[in-house]
Amino acid sequence: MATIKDVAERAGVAPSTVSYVLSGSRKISEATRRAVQAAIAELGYHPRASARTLRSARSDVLALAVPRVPGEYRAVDGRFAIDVSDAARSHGYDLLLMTDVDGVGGLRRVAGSGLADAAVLMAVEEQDPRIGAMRELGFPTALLGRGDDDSALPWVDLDWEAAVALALRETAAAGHRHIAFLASADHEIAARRGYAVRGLDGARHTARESGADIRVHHASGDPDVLRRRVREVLGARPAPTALVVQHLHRLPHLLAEVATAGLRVPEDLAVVPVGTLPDDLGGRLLPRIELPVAEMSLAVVELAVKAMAGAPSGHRSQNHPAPGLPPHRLIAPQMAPGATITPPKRHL
Amino acid sequence: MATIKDVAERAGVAPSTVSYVLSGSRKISEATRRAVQAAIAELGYHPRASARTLRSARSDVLALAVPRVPGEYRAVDGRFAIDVSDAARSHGYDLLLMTDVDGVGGLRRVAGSGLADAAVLMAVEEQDPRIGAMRELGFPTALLGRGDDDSALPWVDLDWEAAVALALRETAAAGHRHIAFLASADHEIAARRGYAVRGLDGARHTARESGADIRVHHASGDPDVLRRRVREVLGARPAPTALVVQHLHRLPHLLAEVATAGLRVPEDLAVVPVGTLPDDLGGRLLPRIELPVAEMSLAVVELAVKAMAGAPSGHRSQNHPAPGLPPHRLIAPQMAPGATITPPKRHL
DNA sequence: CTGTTAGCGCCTTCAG
DNA sequence: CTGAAGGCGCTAACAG
Repeated sequence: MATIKDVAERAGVAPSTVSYVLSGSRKISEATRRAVQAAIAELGYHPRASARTLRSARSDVLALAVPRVPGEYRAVDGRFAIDVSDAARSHGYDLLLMTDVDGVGGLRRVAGSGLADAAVLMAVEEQDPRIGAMRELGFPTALLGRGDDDSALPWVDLDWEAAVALALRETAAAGHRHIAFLASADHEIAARRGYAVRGLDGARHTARESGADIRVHHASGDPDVLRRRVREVLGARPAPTALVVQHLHRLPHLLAEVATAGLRVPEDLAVVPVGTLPDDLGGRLLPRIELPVAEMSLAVVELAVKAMAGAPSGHRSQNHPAPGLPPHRLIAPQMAPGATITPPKRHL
Repeated sequence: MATIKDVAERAGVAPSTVSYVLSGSRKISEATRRAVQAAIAELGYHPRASARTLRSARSDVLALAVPRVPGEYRAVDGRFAIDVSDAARSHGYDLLLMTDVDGVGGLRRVAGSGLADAAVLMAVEEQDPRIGAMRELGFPTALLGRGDDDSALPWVDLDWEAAVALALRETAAAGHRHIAFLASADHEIAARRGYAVRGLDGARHTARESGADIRVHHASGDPDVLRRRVREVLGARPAPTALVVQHLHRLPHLLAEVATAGLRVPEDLAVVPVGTLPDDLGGRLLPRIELPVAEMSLAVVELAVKAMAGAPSGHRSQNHPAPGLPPHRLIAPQMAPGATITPPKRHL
């Protein structure tokens, strides 16, 4: 492994000169620069990241904490991992994936060892212990998914309230008068997850403001319970002509259940999912609101990078603990282009 | 940020003693050890990864190169990213995600800078330029997906030939006499991708050996072409009673097409996908052969770690360029438990 | 415009 | 059983 010294020798200059050629932080004569560049190329020299990091106290690495439930895998996590990595690279950072089941352990290690300069926390729950830990460490952190607003950490999220409201309004605008909304699952609502609570809020106020008959139903984590509820929803009279769905975990099962009930989509029942993964149509070109994964990833990396500015070197900034609220980015929902909501049949 | 020196001072010992307590590479008296441990806890000391790496030339980081097609996302990539991260942690390594579109650039950077000790390359294509680059660098590398066998790099893969053969045999054993096999897409076969070629081989020899009438069809990357072919397959006479599918990219679309043709699954047509993601049923509990993601991830990390043994420090081992073939792991396929293949209806 | 030097934090010989 | 010292590779302050 060639070092900066080898390069210097070969180019007949001092090591620091090589360093300056690399960093450009000093004027270097054209001749010297070329000699150095040549030596670098010939030796295949690459600066050692560890030496740079030791000296500069910056690793140029971001940690992404992926929440894990043992034995479970959520497609959205993998998707975000890739997109956040892209976003990080576009800001000059590499991405370290933290998939520990026990969320704080790995983060502590990575933060404490200086392996990463900042962290992105995915799918934050209310009262997430990782938030407190990161704040305590004074480690620059941004949240993917709105946490407790008191967390005072920067966050980015889709505006779930607006998303559900938009889906319902568009459905009503397509002419539907009897609309069912399938919210998040009981346990998510009980845990007061942000998207769950806000989605419900969006549905409730749209129900009041729109002229349509909007019925709100909770989903369930139990497949059998969910199936039963879906049957009830579909069997209600007057029958809904449209189904707006926030609980996507088993969307394909839900569609199968709809088919079993003898209903065709979208002729008999318009189905409008909210928060799908981009381009993941589950086999159908449904009118939908997609989770803006790329946009969220870019935004959260930007917030994480900015969070570093406040906490340089020892990342323990006594400076700006909270000049007001932390920065955040609430992303406005959009109907995915291409698909439109089929109006209800005139006569039942 | 506390250093080893601070700890030493607080514990009233020399810095080296602290180091020895940490590494355990020397006998330390119980009293001293406890004093040191206490100081460590009180100061919240964490060794700096960069300093360790600089000294030891080991970063304890693995790089995972995820292949990218701009603007496309394959669910399997995210899934492997998470599982490889888990596997890496279980071996004491952190995982760095490399998602550069231009595969070799990022790898060169990470290898050259010593950011990672070894690399795992996902979804290798024949003639993958990354393979040559890694070999040239002498960088310890393992492949996820069998590359060119001449690549002389360790690899792990599902035995696709056996997988397709198994799916077809089981389907025949369930009583099906007219079976259609939907292979990989034209372009994958033309590119001689390992899984595509080997899947075809498995289908061909099973077609010869089994008593059933097995027709092999290629899929297509073009949705319209694919739809047309599927219609042809389903419309052939005598009509197939079972469809074994290796081309999973649009499995939901395919199922929708089957439904459009008026065929119920599995009563009219048994569908048996090969190489699905674990627990990703696309809404159906189909009999299937899953891609053993966890097992493959564990195996590939083990191979990457072993590859390091041959190439310590400067990772340019003149030693074992190829003592025979590189180590590898060809994983035997298994039918996923729980679902059985529905026999064909007796009379058409 | 370029060279010399000290030190980032850690580990590991070597000396006591 | 413990301490002192050097160096991993790089950069930035300090000379020239």
